[in-house]
Amino acid sequence: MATIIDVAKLAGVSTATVSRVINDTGKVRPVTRKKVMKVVNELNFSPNVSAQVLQSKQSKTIGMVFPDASSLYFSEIIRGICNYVNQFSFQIIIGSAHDEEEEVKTVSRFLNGHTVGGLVIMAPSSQNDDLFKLPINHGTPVVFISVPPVKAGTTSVVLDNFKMSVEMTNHLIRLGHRNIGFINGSPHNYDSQRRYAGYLKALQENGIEVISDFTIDGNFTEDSGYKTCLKLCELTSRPTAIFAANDAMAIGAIEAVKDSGLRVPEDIAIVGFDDISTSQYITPALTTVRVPLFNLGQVVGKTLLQKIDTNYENHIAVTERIVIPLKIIIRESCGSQLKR
Amino acid sequence: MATIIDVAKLAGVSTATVSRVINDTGKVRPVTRKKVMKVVNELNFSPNVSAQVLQSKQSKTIGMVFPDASSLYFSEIIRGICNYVNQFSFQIIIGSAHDEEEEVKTVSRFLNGHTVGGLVIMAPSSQNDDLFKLPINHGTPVVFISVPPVKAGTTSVVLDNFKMSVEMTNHLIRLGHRNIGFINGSPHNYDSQRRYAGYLKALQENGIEVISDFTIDGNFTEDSGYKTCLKLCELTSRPTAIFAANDAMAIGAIEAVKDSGLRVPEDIAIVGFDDISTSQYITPALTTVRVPLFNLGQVVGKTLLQKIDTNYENHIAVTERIVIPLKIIIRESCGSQLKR
DNA sequence: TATATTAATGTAAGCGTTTACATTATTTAT
DNA sequence: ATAAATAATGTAAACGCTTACATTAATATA
Repeated sequence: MATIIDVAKLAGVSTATVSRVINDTGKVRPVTRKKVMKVVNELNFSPNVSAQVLQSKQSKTIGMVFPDASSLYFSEIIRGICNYVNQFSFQIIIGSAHDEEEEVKTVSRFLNGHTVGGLVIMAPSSQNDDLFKLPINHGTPVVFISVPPVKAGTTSVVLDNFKMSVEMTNHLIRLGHRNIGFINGSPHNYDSQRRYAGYLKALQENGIEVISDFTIDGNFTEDSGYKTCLKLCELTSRPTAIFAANDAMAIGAIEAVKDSGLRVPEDIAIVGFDDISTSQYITPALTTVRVPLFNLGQVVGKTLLQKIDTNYENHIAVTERIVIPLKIIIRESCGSQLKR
Repeated sequence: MATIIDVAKLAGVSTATVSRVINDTGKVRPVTRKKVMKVVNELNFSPNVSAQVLQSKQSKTIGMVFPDASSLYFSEIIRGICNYVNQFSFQIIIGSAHDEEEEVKTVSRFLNGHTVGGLVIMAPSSQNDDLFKLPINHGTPVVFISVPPVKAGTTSVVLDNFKMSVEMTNHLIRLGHRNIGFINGSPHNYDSQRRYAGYLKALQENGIEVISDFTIDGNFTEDSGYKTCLKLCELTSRPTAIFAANDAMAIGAIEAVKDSGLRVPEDIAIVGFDDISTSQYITPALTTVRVPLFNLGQVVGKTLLQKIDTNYENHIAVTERIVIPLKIIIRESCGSQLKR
């Protein structure tokens, strides 16, 4: 494999000049540039990335760490990030983690190894402060996905969960529902918390009393949606509508309602959140909130690259919070069409 | 950030000894090891990966390159690979590509940059020989996913498409169908080709004449399944069953049959391939072949790591072909239950 | 106890770049 | 034509690590 020295020799210049040519830094006469490029092509040379990173301390790799649980969303988000950062010849390196502890470990491995020039951390349920402190102390640019607003120096991209949840609940209320159940995701999950908060807010705004029996904790899986919904159905005075914090649980809930001998949406309306691909095919088709994951990824990529760039110049840490707008998708499971 | 020199100084040993301790290579007295580890922990030291790779020429990163089109499958496969290789502290770096040309570029970037110790290439439709030659010439271990059997030195992991396709077609035939349509994926796609070959084989074995009008090319998207199926439905003597090369097209096909005023499976039975998550929820639930993507990823990871390992010792290139077994999932869309 | 053997540690070169600084070539001003 | 200013190129150190080889310490052998 050819090195920069080989190129320099063959082109009759110094390695410095070759470096200047391939990186387009510093002045070099057009004729020299041409001479060098010729040899570069002849030898099919491309620089050893490790050597570059070691010397320049600037890596064009961005680390993406996310919990195993997010695997459903992860593919599209990654595609979005890739799509954006590839334009600037940045690469993505993946660190998946089973739990929080592992997530922190992965982050510090990336950091200490000096492998990454930036970090994307998805940790919607993280309780661990280290996750936030580590990269910030280290001075590595990082953008978080779906985390609570935190101390200065943190940049995050989040979904407009609260607002859409209010709207969705209002939609249900407008349809005449007053007894609305809510199936929560994991208790510590930030997305889930905001969605719940929105539900509560809408009830309150409409002067509807919150019935504690109507809120029940799931864990984002279809199965948990099924089980919790079964309980809701068995209540002596059961809700006439159920809002699940994500589509997977909503789908489980639909099955549960059916298995309880009731109909969706006639007896119980069901709505979800995410708009996963299955939602449009299930019977009845699920009313839900579309989350543009690919787009989210692009925004994350763009934001991170900006941080990396400004980082080169001034190390001022700016707190930024970018909110991704979402869209309600009305289908059949909410019973809209019945009422019209 | 602490370097190995800092550790060495503080521990009162040479960098060589520190290196031996952290890499567990060479002999070092237990007391020295303890002394060194203490400092390592105190300083929260971990080695600079770039420096390690530069010096040792052995990277613990594996490059994964795949076409944009595979994004549906990619997430689970990656998870599987990660799951396996993480055990050995290997990482994954992603290179997605819009087209073949870009895929080749990505591969050579990985190769030339010396960033990766191994490569996973998913190129089910690739016509480009470079994709195969490049890494092999470069001497970098590589495993391919879903590629035709090729020249010596290639290791590949493939699905048992042919066999399952024969079985699925036989299932349809056993159900009494003699006029079976086939919706193909992209013409150059290897998975698709094998699935088609299996279909043909089953027809032939059962002495059923192949009607050319019954085979039609889609491109793996739901939309293409819809459109092609519409054509099949309009045929004067239309098939009584349709085998789609993947589930997305099968789902499109189901919609098309419904929109043609026909019933699935009564008028036309439909089966697919992949078992994507939607398949069980669509009405009627789709009969299909389950493809264990996570498991596929694990096998790929294991195979690659083996290649990397043996590579250190002997550079003998072995041709290997690993076939992942699949399983037929009978649901409603094939009409099994009708006949019983 | 002296010597041979083996184990543990240290020394320093080198991996392939980038870049501050030094040098040389070219252009501009006088 | 000469000096001053500027542009282009070169030199060599440094980035943080691994490892062949040299050296020293510990142990076994006679």
